[in-house]
Amino acid sequence: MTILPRTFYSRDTITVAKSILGKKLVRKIGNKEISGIIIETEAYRHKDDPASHAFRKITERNKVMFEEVGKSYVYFTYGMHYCFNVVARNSKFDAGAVLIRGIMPEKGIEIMEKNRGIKDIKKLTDGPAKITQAFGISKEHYGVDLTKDPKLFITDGIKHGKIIASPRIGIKDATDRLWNFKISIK
DNA sequence: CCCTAGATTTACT
DNA sequence: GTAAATCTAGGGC
Repeated sequence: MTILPRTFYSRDTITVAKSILGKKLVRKIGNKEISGIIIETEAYRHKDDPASHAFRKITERNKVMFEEVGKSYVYFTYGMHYCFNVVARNSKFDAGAVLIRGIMPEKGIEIMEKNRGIKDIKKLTDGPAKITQAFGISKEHYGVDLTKDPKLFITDGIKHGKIIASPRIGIKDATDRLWNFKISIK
């Protein structure tokens, strides 16, 4: 297995959102490992993207979107949930991130079931806030470098077929952009 | 299957 | 004050 290098993330946010499909997210907790294949993502960019947290200006919450690519952007929303993103952009933009929206569990399924409090594998990691729960990701992982951190990183994964593009979920602006990407796993 | 309400931090039309 | 890159439980069909 190979950890994705910084250069992987220094391309256009849309390109990275598509390229990261089929890759593997790995989380180590003590001597246990949780991992899964990324099967759905969304791209959020900068000045050209009214739906992005970074659209208006830099704030305490979104500042990592302006920092080095390959870091994690974890944000808290709806008063209850964390969502996990990877900072990615090319030199044309000052900010950008890819939201990890769907994962197919591989290892550590028992731990995920415990973290989520349910047994239904289909509902384990089929939403952004479900992933952070299952993987034990929260505020303490804000700004973590995913190319270097021993407990949270992304490696190369599997081959897959065609990518399905759709409007992004849960936003009201810029719904004409097909910046939600997913692959189907049999 | 579908729909609705409620959980309650953060940022600002 | 209120809307937000969400999820769950509970009720109806």
